[in-house]
Amino acid sequence: MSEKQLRRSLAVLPMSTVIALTDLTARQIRYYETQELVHPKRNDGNRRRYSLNDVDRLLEIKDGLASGMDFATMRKLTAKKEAVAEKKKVSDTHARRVLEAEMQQLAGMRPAHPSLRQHL
Amino acid sequence: MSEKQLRRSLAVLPMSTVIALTDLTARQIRYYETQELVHPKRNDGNRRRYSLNDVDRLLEIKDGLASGMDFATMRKLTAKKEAVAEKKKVSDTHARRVLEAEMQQLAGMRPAHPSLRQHL
DNA sequence: CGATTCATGTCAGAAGTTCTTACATGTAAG
DNA sequence: CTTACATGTAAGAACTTCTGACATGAATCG
Repeated sequence: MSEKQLRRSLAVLPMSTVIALTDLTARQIRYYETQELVHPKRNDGNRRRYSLNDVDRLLEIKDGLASGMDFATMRKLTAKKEAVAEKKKVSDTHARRVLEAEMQQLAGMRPAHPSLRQHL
Repeated sequence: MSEKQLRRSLAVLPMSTVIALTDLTARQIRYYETQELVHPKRNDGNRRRYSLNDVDRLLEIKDGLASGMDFATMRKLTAKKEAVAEKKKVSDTHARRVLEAEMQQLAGMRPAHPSLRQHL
């Protein structure tokens, strides 16, 4: 996984932030989860934590609903997207190895850690 | 400001996430704020919200402390970095205008929105 | 040495946020 | 009209964060 993709898939955002970024209500966001359209992580205290990818998906859901699509259809679209992403991931093995080697170098070159900038 | 910079400067992360990303304690993070080394935003309920840039800075502070630097010195370094960023920002007026238009779109101003993917 | 400063730990009480569950409701479909 | 869907709302519990205060080990200073 590229650093960029890693950054986008980190589950770091609380509900309130997601509400602010999507203009959806908490009720809607949780309902879409029961419909298997998003899968936020949980922290130790059982609070949901969303990634930027999740926010993205929520915006797509919002669009889909606005244009009359139903949840079953969107579930399929989402599944397809994830399949494509998975394929890409597999075919990216080489690039990933190179990148991971570079990251290890960065992590090991200094006694203290490199700035997050290079990774997130 | 590029979209990337915008993404990095969005104040979206709660304290618990910052603790997880930096391995600092809440006490340390708040103390560095009293030392004017980070300036998180606040949400409506007065809770701190950090950006990725803030997380970055906190990691730099951690490095600095580990290598014996004092807060006064780090404040100066930070100030210099911000000055450089500001200069860049000013020269980026056009890109900024375009981006701000996109942000307004994201904020829900219009009927059809682009995926967040393109912006964050 | 004793006093002071620094960076951090810890605790307490208040306030904000999120969780789950349950019931309510408007609209579209049958 | 009845059902299903998508969302609103409320309540109580639990989690998280806030500020302020006091404690402490290490370093520095007089």
